[in-house]
Parts: sequence; structure tokens; C-alpha cells
Amino acid sequence: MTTIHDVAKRAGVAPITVSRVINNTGYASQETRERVETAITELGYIPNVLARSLRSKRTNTLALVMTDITNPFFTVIARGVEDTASESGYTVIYCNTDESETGEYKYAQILAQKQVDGVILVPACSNSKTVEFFQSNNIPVVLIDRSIPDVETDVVRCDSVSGAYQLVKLLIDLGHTRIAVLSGPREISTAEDRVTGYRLALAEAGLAGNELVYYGSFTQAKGYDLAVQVMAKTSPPTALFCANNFISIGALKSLRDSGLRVPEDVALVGFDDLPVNMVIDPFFTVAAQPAYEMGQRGTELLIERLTGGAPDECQEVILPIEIIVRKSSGLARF
Amino acid sequence: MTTIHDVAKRAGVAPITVSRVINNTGYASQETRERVETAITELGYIPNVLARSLRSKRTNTLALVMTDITNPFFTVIARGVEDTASESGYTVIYCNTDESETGEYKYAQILAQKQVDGVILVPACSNSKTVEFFQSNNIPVVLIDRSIPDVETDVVRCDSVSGAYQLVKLLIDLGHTRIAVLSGPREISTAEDRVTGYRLALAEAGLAGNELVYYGSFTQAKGYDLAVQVMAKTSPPTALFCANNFISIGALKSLRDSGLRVPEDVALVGFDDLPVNMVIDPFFTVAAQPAYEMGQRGTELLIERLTGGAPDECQEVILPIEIIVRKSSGLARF
DNA sequence: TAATGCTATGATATCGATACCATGGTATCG
DNA sequence: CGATACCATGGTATCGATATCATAGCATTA
Repeated sequence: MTTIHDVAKRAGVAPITVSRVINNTGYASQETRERVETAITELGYIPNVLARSLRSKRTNTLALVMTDITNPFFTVIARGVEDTASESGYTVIYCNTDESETGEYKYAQILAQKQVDGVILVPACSNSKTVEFFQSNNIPVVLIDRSIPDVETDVVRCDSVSGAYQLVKLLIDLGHTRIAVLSGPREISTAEDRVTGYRLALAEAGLAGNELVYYGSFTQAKGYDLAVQVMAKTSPPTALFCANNFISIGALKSLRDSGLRVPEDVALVGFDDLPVNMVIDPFFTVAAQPAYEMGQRGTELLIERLTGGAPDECQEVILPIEIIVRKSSGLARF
Repeated sequence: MTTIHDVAKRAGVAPITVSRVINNTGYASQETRERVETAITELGYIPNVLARSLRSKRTNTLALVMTDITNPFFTVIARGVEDTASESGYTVIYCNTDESETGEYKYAQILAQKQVDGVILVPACSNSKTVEFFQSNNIPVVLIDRSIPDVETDVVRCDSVSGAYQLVKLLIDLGHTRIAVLSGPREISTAEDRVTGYRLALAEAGLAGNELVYYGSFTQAKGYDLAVQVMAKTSPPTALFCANNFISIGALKSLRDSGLRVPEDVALVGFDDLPVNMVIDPFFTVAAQPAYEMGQRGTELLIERLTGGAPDECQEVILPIEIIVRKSSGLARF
């Protein structure tokens, strides 16, 4: 492998001068600059960023720790992160925790070892252990999508309470009075916030007595299960509110498998839209979160903090949710 | 930051001994081992893998260079790569080229600088520049999904010719005689192979004179365009074969927008299935490639090569394609 | 004209770990 | 009992770059 010394020798200068030319730091005459540059191309020299980072204490690497990149919501977030990071010269390491707390902590160790400059985290639990670990190792963290109680970090998320409220209000306005919510794990902020929004809407309509709250996980299988459970009740709901895209799909499949039509027999609304280029004819009435923008803003915030451009106190960015009404919510009853 | 020296001092041993304990190399008495380990936990010591890699010349990092992780086909490949890599202690850097040759080459530079141990590459073009760059820097490359002519590397892919042949034969058996193929960029192996398979099937059925071949790109927008073009012909085809999932979706939308029903008016088959948990009711008749397994096998091959377990000559792994018949191909005509 | 500042370059130490070589003790064996 | 092998540990050099400090020439300025 050719090193900075080889280049220096060939150009007849000291290694540090080559370093100056490469990084455009300090002074270098036009003539040396050219000599160094031709030496670099002649030798096909490629700087070793390990060595550089070891000395400079910066790796120009960020990590995105999320639950599962296979979920299109996170895939799109990942592109937002990647594009923004790459623009500023950072590369990104992706980690899938699969909603596992221990998996998350394991990755935290690896990322600290790799000396990543900062982390964008979709927490797998409400536990602050991972965040505290990063912070105790001086690695800035930006939370994205979900928040954690009692922790000082920047956060980029949507207003799940309001999104849920709007979706459920829409169902109520259509005449539904028995509405169930199929949510994610109890300790995840978004799962709880969406239930809170649901409760708000019911309470406002004087339907607080009709609450049907189911917690589970953000998977298709669980959505299927929960839908089976709730529809087995003696007086089943006429509408379901699903807390994410996978739950929606699972619930829909379950309803269809039971011979129920959506929206004629049961109306359905949910969180998270599917990307346009992946769906033939959009069917779900959803609260769509701006996933790409979430990744983008989160990364911007993180980079600002790394480059000292951020204010001391932590910021919480709340991006707007768009309610998109489609077929699955159906028409007014009565 | 605490270093191996701090640990050594606290444990009353030399740094190298700490290194031995951490890496489980060489000898260390039970007693020192314990002293070192308590020192490590007491200090919260985390090894700096930059320094380690600088010395040991191994980063335990792989790169997956693909076109766009937003395409579920690649998302799933990415999970296959990630899971397999992570099992063997490797982490993965993902890069999106967006089918751009220069983007690909730019990433190659960065990855070489980062001293990745190996690269899994979905080439953006038929040009071998990127592969040769990696090889000249002693970075092993495994091609995945697509191959490149005149290059010596391991390859993991599916038999696109056969998959395409089977799909088109299926259409012919249903009675179609005017079938168009909407493919990707001319220089991409999979785009060409799928056209080849299409031609084979037509020729076999004595329909060689009816060829309708369209090259474009693997995007929904292009699929839409090409479908518009081909259906505008004076005697338009009665069936379309789309060379990937996005083209299929674009074509379907275009047909619907023109008031054509699928499969009643036009039958449709395509490459690449969409993940089950993302689709409400699967509609497309497809040639499904085992994306997860492709990522997995590619990564295994690469790791074998890195650890010296691979034979000298390059391997080409061809995984089976599954033809899944659904509604979009319709019933027999006549 | 001496002081000051800027340009251009280099020497040396260092980042945090491991490779390599060396040392000494103890157990084993012919 | 001496040779050999293995166990346990340490010293030093080194990976490839940059931080820091130093040096020297020349132009500018009071």
C-alpha cells in the first residue's frame, strides 16, 4: 500500500507537506502543490482514514440505529439520513435492533469502539441506558421518531398524539362509536402517544366509556392477532385505528380472512403511508409522517452539534403529519 | 477517553497483556485475566478499533454498494448481508449509487480510504473500472444480482434468462402472441438477460417476428412511460413482461390510467416479488428472486475469501428463481 | 533599520493499539 | 541433570496519518 511517505519521497517534500496539500490546510506553494498532486496520481495514493481519524479524533462517520430497515418507513428515513450525511462528507453505518433492547446496547458498544462521531437513534425501548452510554462516551445522540423520558437529547419526531386524534376524530365524524386502537409496545413513546390521541378524541366525543385499547408490537403478525382478538368480542368495533403500517396490513388481512369487508363492514385507519412507488392503488386512510425529512432534519441537527453550530440546550423538532383520506375509512354511516 | 494503558496501569500489567486478555490471544494466567477484566469494567474501557485496525490491517467492515436501498428487493438483500456479516463480527457500510457510474466510483474511493475488508457490489454499469479499482487495492469484491463481463470475481445471482423465459412461456401458453418486454438499462446484465430469456421463449414458439423490446431503466416512472409508448402502437401487445418490480408497478398504473384492465385487457408478468408484509393482496405474477439468500450467500462467499477459506478460482453461485402465478397474468385466452 | 507578519516547509511527538522479539520460570522427559 | 517445551509477561517498534512547534526567507511598516 502506498502511504503518505511514499508520496512525500516522490515529490521531494516532507510527509506533513503532503498532508497539507491533501487537506488544504496551512500553506503550500503552487509548485509544491502540483508536484505533490502528480505524485499522488502517479502512485494512486489513497489516504488511510483510520490513521487520520486516530490522530484527528474524528471519523466522519455517523450511525443510524433503528429497529428494522425492512420497514419502508425506516428505509425512507435511512435515505434521508444517508443523503444528508453524504452531502457533508459523512458516511453512515446502519444498525437494526429488531426492537431488542440488548441488541441496541450491543450495537452501542460496537459503535463506540468504531469511534463514530454521532448517532441517530430510534430507541427500541423507553430505557435510557443506551443514550446514557453514548453520552458518557461523548458521542452526541439525536433521537428520531420516538422519544425517551428524562433524557437530554435533540429529538426529531412527529406529533403522534395529534395525528392519532385526527384519525380517530375522522372515524367519529363518520359516525363510528365503537372504535378500537391496535398499538405497538407499551413502552414505546409513539405507541403510547397514539393511544393518548385516540383517548382524547373519544373523550371529546363523550365516548370515553367505549375505549378498546390493545398494545402489541409494530408487526404484521401482531396486527393480525390483535384484530382477531378484538373482532371476537361480543360487540366488536366498527372501526380500527392501527398504530403503524404493518399493523394496518396485518389487521386488514385478518378482517378479510374473516370475511369482513373494509370499509363496508369495518373501517380502518392507520399511521404511516407506504411509498407511492411500491403500491398499486393506495387504499389506506393514513396519518403520513414525512420520513425522508425526518432523517434529513435529524442528521442536520446532529451535524450541527458536531460542528459546534448548535445551541447549548437541546432542540425538539416536531414535523407536521399529513392526514390522507382514502378508501379504507369508508363513508359516513347513517 | 480511557485507553489500554490506563487499564494496564490499574491492573498492574503491561498494555500488551491487556491486549492479550481482550483478544484472547497468547497466554495469560487466570489471575491476571481477572485483574484485567475488573480494571476494564471499573474504568468502562472500550477498545479503539481504529488503532487496532491500523496495526492489524483488518477493519472487520464490509461495504454493500447497491443502487437504491429504497427498492424492497435491495432492502431485503441488505438485511441478508447485515445479518450474515454481523454473525461473523463484521459491520456493514451501505452505499446507494442510484445507478450512477460516477457515484459508484466516488464511493469506491471512500471505501478504500476506510480500508474496508471487502465489498459486495451491485454494479451500476457494465464498466469494470470500479471492480478493477478495488482489486488493485487488494479489496476482494463479490458481485451480487448483476455480473460484469471480463472480470474475475465471485458472483451470486439468479438465472435471469431462465426466469424470463418461464414467465414469457407462461404468457404464450395462455395464448398470447403479441408480448412486449419493458426492461432496464441496456448495459445492465439483468436487463439484457431478461430480454434474452424473452427472445428465447418467443423464438421457441415461432413468434420471433413479434418481438417488442423496450429498454429504459428500473424505475416506476420509466415503466409508466414505456407502457404508454408500447400501448400507443397500432396493434398493441396483449401482454407485458416487466423486468423488475418498479417497472411492473409503473406499467400497471399506466394501463389503468388508460382505462385498460389487468389482466382482462392486458396481461402482466414481472420480475421481483414485493415482500409479503408490505402488500395487501398480492396481484402480480412474478419471477421471485431469493433476495435475502442472495445477500446471505454473497456475504458468506466474501467472508470465506477474507478468511482464506475460499478456493483460488472464482465462484459463481446461481440461486433458484420461483415463478409465482397470481392474478395479473390472467387466464387462458381462447 | 529593526520589528512584525506572512509564506513555506520540516522535525518530532503522538494518537491507541498490536506485531515481533525477548526473558525467565516451571514442568517433562530421556 | 541438562535439554526441551510450554506458560506468562514485558519492551520496543510500528501502523499511517496529523498536532504542535520550529525555522527561515521575504515583504511590509513604523
